[in-house]
Amino acid sequence: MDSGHLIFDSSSSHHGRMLLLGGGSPIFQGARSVLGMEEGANKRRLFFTSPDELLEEEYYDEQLPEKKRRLTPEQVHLLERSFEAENKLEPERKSELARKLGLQPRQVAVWFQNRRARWKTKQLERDFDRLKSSYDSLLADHDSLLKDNDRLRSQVISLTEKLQAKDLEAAGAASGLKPDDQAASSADHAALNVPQVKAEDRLSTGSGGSAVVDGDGPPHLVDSSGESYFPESYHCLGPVHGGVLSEEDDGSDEGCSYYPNGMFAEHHHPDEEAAQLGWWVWS
DNA sequence: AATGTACCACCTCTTACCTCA
DNA sequence: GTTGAGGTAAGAGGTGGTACA
Repeated sequence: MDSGHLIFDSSSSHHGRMLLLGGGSPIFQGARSVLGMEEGANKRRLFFTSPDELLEEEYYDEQLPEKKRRLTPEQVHLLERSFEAENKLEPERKSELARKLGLQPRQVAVWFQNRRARWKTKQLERDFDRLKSSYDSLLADHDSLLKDNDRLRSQVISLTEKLQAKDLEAAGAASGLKPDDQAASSADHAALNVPQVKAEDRLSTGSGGSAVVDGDGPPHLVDSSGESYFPESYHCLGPVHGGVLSEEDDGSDEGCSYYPNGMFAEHHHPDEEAAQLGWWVWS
């Protein structure tokens, strides 16, 4: 595989320049590139100076072939329509478009290239906005869950204290001890190293596998065996293949969402939210 | 079958210049 | 008149695919 083909440009040889022509490079016609921008700083490129000029057919006929021009609204309109139908350009379609528009096939190819780049930029912006709103929504959910967790936690503590007080009361009544003795009994209990049942343990006892959210630190789910559902840390690994922004992973367009309807096939995960979250991988 | 070469299409980044506020 | 931001046509250099010797 080569990376472009060296062709000596005799017209600019005094600059010691070599034209590096890839497959889609400017047509070499033994003269200064028709579409090139190598005219030199002393040569002004002609652009339209008024909207009327854009529509003047004569304008084009009068221009020297090497002048770069803006495309007319009509040309752009047809190119846009063609782009909407199919963003890739087969050689036949390129030639046909070039013929219809009175452009060089290379110009049509360049226009499509630039158009794809512009579309991709816009799509990246759209994807970013979508991911950001998804993130904001998840963040709000997370905050809300933390608040719920705090509220439930204090409820559990309060109820447990009440329960313990009742237990003591019942135990005291059964043994005929006076309330003062009950405190001493409780202290004895501690001295004998009898395990006190924690509120959380009461709550989870017999609930095999029920998850308890630990309010400290990052979201951390714990099952009955004490194993965390989520590991200590998680980090972004970048785009997941087949995900929303995965085009760059293999250099192909597969799995990308840059392009609309068919030619810009969107390959969304059945669960789009999950697919978006694919950016964030717990490991 | 494996390899090198030529060619092509495409991509990203950059440049030069226009347009307009 | 000047200036800076944004848009756009095209160049530059790179990659991957394909055909062919």
